[in-house]
Amino acid sequence: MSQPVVTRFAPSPTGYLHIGGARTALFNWLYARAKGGTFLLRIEDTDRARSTPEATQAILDGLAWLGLDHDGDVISQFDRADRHAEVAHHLLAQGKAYKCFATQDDIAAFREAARTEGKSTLYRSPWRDAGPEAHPDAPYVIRIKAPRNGETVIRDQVQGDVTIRNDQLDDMVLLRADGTPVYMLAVVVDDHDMGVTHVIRGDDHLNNAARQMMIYDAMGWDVPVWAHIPLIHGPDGKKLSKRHGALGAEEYQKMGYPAAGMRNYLARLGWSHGDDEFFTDAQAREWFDLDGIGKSPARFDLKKLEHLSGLHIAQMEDAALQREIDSFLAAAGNDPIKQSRREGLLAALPYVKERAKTFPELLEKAHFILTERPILPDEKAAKALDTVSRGILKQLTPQLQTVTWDRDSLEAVLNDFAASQDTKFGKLAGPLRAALAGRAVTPSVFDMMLVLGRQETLARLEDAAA
RNA sequence: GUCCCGUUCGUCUAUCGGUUAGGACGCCAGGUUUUCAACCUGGAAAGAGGGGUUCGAUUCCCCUACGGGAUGCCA
Repeated sequence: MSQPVVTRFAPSPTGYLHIGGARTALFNWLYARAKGGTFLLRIEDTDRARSTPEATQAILDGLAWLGLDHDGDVISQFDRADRHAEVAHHLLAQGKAYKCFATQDDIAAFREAARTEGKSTLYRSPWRDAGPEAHPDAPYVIRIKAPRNGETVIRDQVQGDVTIRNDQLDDMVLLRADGTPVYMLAVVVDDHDMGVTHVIRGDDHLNNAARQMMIYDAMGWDVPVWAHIPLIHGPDGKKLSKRHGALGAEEYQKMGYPAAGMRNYLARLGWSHGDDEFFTDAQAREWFDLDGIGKSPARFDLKKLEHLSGLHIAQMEDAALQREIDSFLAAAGNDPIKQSRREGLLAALPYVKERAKTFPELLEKAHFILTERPILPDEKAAKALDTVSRGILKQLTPQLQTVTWDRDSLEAVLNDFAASQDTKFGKLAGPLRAALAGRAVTPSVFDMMLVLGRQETLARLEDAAA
């Protein structure tokens, strides 16, 4: 109980950080950080055909974007193959594993027959009890001697106690004929060697836990705490796949969702803390625990992600927000914000950030600030002139209509605006003041100026700013 | 085929035997409104089905249905 928590995220490098994997990583990270523990990262790259440095980098990038920092070095499972083999041979020497000379054809034929007869397809190797004297000079795999009686209880923090009869377990392969370790062996050895105390992973591994426990038992190792979390499904309830749209975490980055919003949404998906929907990282770390995780798969809902993202953008500190916008632009492969516009954007952020759900939307709303000067009237602006209500002119107090649009009159108007804080116009004082300084203007102010002063207004403001 | 897991509004969920079954997203209506958005108010919307246990079940047990997973010399 007092043992420090060690969690880990162990993705296989398949090209990108899967959104489901991102959530698994988040849970492990959250738990470790919540408990003052350690969060390790291991790349399961034993499948050489599918593992590439690029894919590993993509995972690292995805985690970095989400701010899920790991402790210690990244561990390559492939690099530990010798250690895995060592354990397999140790088990062999202990008589807890055995050499099996059955060929894959033999096994395939057996399974085929078993299936047609409607019998169990679990393979029972005839070599389990054969002595060394019976061993042919042929390639073999090392299989573990699975218990055939009794049952294995997986004490899972999410799923509860799951009991599986041992006769449902087969003598799984530990080491392939070519001497390479099999995944099931590698995870157990790695988790043990890394000192992992809590295994938080997708519930597609729930059954595997029973198999892996055989190895823990055979080696006399302590079994970690299990927490098998439900997978994320697509909007249609089916397993998340390509046809549901974006699968990789980096795609969400490119769509312009803030990392904090993504973390919030992903955490909330399948985990809850009462009625709390919108929370900060600090709160998540404080609240997160395994018992808040639900047992049923959750569907991915973009609308809710957007909503949460909007809330996070709105409450983000301006400088930090601008930094994240910069990295968003870089990730999306867009042009960076022009140096001459950066200061203006920063000044505008307080006014536009409350109205955007994503970065592209925010940038769109800040278009007036970001666009190069001088601003040429375009079709869109012309159209705005036509559609804007004429009533606004009457509403905008008499003094507005007498404004000569020099700096002093504008100041006077602004002061009036500022005085009427309870009106919509009062709220515009800030942005207008920024506009006067040639910096921040919100789209609505932009529109308003078009109405009030037509093109000339802009020109004069430009002059005033210059 | 065998084994394991799951099932509360459309979606994410709260509830840990007794509630008018709560919240959030989305949706609809109204308000505010120069556009969009934001915001405010209100509304529709749920315990898969069937048996038990119990004074009382969304909650505990069983069956069925549906969904998911495992059953590899993939990870």
